[in-house]
Amino acid sequence: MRYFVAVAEELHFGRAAERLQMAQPPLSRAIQQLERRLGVQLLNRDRRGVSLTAAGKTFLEEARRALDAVDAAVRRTRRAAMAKPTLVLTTKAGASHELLKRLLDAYAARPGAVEIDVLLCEIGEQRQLLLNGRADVAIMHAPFDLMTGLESVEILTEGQVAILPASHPLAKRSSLTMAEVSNVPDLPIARWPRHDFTYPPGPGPEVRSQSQLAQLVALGRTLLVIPASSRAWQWPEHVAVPVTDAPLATTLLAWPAGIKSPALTGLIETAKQLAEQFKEQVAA
Amino acid sequence: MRYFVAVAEELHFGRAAERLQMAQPPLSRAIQQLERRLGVQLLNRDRRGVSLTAAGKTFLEEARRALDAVDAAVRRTRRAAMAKPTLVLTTKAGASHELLKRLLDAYAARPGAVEIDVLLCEIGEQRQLLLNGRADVAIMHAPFDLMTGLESVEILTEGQVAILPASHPLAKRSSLTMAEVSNVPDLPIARWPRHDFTYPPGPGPEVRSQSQLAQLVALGRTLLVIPASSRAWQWPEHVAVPVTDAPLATTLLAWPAGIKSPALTGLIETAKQLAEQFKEQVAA
DNA sequence: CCCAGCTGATACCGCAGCGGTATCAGCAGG
DNA sequence: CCTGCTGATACCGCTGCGGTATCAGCTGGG
Repeated sequence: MRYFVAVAEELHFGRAAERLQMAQPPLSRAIQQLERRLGVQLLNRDRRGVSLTAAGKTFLEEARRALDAVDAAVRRTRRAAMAKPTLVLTTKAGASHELLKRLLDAYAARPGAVEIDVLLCEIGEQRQLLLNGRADVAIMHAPFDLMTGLESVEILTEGQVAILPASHPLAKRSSLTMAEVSNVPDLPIARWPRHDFTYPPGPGPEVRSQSQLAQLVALGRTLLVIPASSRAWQWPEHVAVPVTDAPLATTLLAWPAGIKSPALTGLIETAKQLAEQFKEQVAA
Repeated sequence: MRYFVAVAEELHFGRAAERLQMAQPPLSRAIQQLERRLGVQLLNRDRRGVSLTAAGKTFLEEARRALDAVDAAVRRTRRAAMAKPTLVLTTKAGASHELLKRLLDAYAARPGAVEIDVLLCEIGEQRQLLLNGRADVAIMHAPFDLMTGLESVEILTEGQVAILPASHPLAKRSSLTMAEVSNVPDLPIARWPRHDFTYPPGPGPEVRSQSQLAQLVALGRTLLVIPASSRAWQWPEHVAVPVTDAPLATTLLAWPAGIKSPALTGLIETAKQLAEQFKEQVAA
């Protein structure tokens, strides 16, 4: 399966073999054998390269899932065997600083709380980290993150703010609308890489991380719209302005469906209590 | 992993080896090697048998998940390669006859509908069938079925009825309460097997299938409480009486999280339309 | 038109690793 | 103390994986 995923991603036996640190002929044979055992043609070998059949596309998805499950099994078992149980929490670097701190503090105060390692990641990586067992639990944002295969509890629902360069005229406004922040000619929305690491076309700068984005805003090159609680990482050159009609953003605590350690149950409980506190704050 | 799951389930190397159709010594070595590679002790070998460590319990769960994922990959790929695409729908034998028929008829009327194979199963098996790729989609019942790792749409929410032997005094009533149907001395609730095939203690008869249960009701040995739409399989000797304070039962169309074939999308769409129809019926 | 260069496939080889049989070692019960 | 049960160890043979060398089909350039 690992071999097939490599070939399907590279669409080239030679490069795939290189990535797998092996020679090309055994790789070719392994894939042939896989196709024979499945009784299914996965690849079209035309002159000039390789392409996936419909069944191949299915198998690529499924194989990724299965490999993740095996990885997760190994990692979770190793971690379960450690003398000191710990919980790995992953969150987008820089997002929801205040909220994360409150969650961690409240959890640490519980009797029987275990140590929590925080694993910072880039946008959109949390789901992958949960599914392959590198993390136990994540802070994510609906409706922006894909929650498929995860369970979650809501912590906080809130409006969004636009983060603008302080020098820009829009930064002086007390509120904005989506129509006003979309299509600002001198502040085009940044472009994030797709799954295959290529970028969609468009006028905005190409970015790979939050910190790049933060710097580009400070330089007056772009703007962004994020949940209000995520603006902890504002720079001095940044100004946050509420966007009144932006979709509501919900911060969630999420974990892989069906994984329930006692430590995780405690953290979920804490998150629910925190959610109650936030709701009361809003009501008051 | 297959080896470990066998040993963990049997808690006995000899029997596990037999189940795996191999000799005991290579199995012992394979497990040792697995433990060495993981760097984790999975089993306690006491004199007199084997028991799981905490890490072993984790690995058992995770290994089952991973093996399911591999199975699912193989099966789904094989089915994706078939000339005629089909959808396998699984449902508890005898449940929601009328509703199933309406769903299938409505779907078949759609343009581009594919053939749907119906795979009947026993209570609680649907989740497993979805996760290991034997089925694509299931009809399930909240809050009775475990939905972890599945996505779903609601089709119908309804009250529950008690299925009673016609000869029993309670059968003459026009409605009942949970208090009245729990603890009827001569109609004790049937007991279903646990995951390890043992039965919980109690006075009720042991059953393994809906049809056994149906017969036991007809014989005047037990009663059961089920969603109103599931009573299609009533026998002549059965009487259905509404239970006014039973929890509402929701019939759902469910599929493995993250699996989305075009055919499945069509069926989900059909289910949503059907749900609308039911809602209107209730409103009228 | 032919050849260089790219692709993936085939031929053959050597060794690692798996599963087999035979046997051992610890322990419980008669 | 011996028997019978457990899982572990010793040793062996073969399957199968990955390696190198080479082939075969197609493409594009001179």
